[in-house]
Amino acid sequence: MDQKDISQAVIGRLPRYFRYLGELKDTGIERISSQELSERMKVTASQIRQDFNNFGGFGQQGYGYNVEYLYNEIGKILGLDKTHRFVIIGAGNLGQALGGYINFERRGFIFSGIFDVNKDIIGKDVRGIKVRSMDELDEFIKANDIDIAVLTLPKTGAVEVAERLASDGIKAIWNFAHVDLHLTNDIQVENVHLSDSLMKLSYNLNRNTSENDVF
Amino acid sequence: MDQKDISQAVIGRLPRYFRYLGELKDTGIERISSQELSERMKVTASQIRQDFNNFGGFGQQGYGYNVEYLYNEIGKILGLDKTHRFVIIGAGNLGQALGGYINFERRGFIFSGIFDVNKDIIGKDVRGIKVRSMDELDEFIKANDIDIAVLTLPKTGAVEVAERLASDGIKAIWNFAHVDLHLTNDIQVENVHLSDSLMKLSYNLNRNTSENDVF
DNA sequence: TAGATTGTTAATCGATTAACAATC
DNA sequence: TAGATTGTTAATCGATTAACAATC
Repeated sequence: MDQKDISQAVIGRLPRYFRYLGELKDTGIERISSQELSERMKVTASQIRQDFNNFGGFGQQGYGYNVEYLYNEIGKILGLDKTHRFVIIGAGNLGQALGGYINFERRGFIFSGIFDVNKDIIGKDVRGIKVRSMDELDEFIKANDIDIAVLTLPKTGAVEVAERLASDGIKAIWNFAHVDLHLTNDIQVENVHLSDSLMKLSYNLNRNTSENDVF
Repeated sequence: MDQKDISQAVIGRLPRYFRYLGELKDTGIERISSQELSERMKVTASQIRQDFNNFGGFGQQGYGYNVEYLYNEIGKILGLDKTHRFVIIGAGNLGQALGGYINFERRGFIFSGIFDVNKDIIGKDVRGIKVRSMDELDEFIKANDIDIAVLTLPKTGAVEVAERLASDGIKAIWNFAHVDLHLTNDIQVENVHLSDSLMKLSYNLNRNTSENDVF
């Protein structure tokens, strides 16, 4: 349970394993070898075995891996067996899009509140939840056992809001604002810088590199 | 101009350099040393110099780097001095959010069309552009010099659409659908798997790792 | 048991950091 | 010129791949 120091490179691959295993499971496939999985996923079998062995042995020599078992185990490692309540801060298009994305619920992420400063948006309904005023934020976080805050607001407000959230005791921030947040290490930050991603695409498009990442 | 084989790790850092340099420029700072920049960005000065030197020398010994010059050069490397026309496929919340994001235009990415299969959405206006039927897609791509397609549709349709786009001659796909696209190497694919990102956050949140990535 | 495939150690590769000579 | 700081080579570190003994 308390495996230490797994590299972020490994963690970053877990969701993709989880996705492939879920698909295999849905197709009714019961067992798979690292070799077979490596062909489907276009990674080396060696990497697959190394990755899984960071968390202890999930397989069986001579047999391979049981798909459903492995799927569940990776889900647990990712914390998907637990429930996480999140709020969205910034009810613009992106905030509303994320609030509306029902698949998060399936993984245990519960959309619990959405906030904005704009009076025209406050009171509007996003998948059954009314947009609240930012004035209610701190109290709401504390009263509703919120783990995760999703920042979908302009970068000008993001740093200040992140600090408020920190003092409200939030555990993790999913940051879509185009700014780096520097918080204490007990608050996890995951950045999604969409324009960075687009620039990367732009680079590769212009160079037309032939060696490109498979996933 | 034809620097070869720059690693994706380096490319992935360029947009962040670009952002910091843009901010420095806007604050009126004219020169910066790798040391100073490294402190602001929380990376090593050595990495900064190595990264820049992949593209030739942008600095001057004893002086450092000229902020505006470096900013412009990195912009050029990323292809931001060129214009790229893009279409969005899937006019749901996320598609509309990306269509509405005007900052892309500032970097040369021109929102040129948006498509959907849903009759209730077709004809709707997204930042001055009417949602078109998917029936018009192929002709539109060919007739309007479209470089990039943004896939914001359910994964069930994504693979098929990607293949259509490939035969229409698209150069790059920014893929938000939760599926891996396997296309020929002359088409660049950049994936933004939001749920993967959220799962990564979930892992780190549950482990509360102390060593976390700074950006 | 024999065959298959994992778990794990060892080898390789690539990326990051350190060091310093070149030079502005 | 002396000081500062790059550009670049060398050293280190970490991640990936290969190999194979363990074992189901």
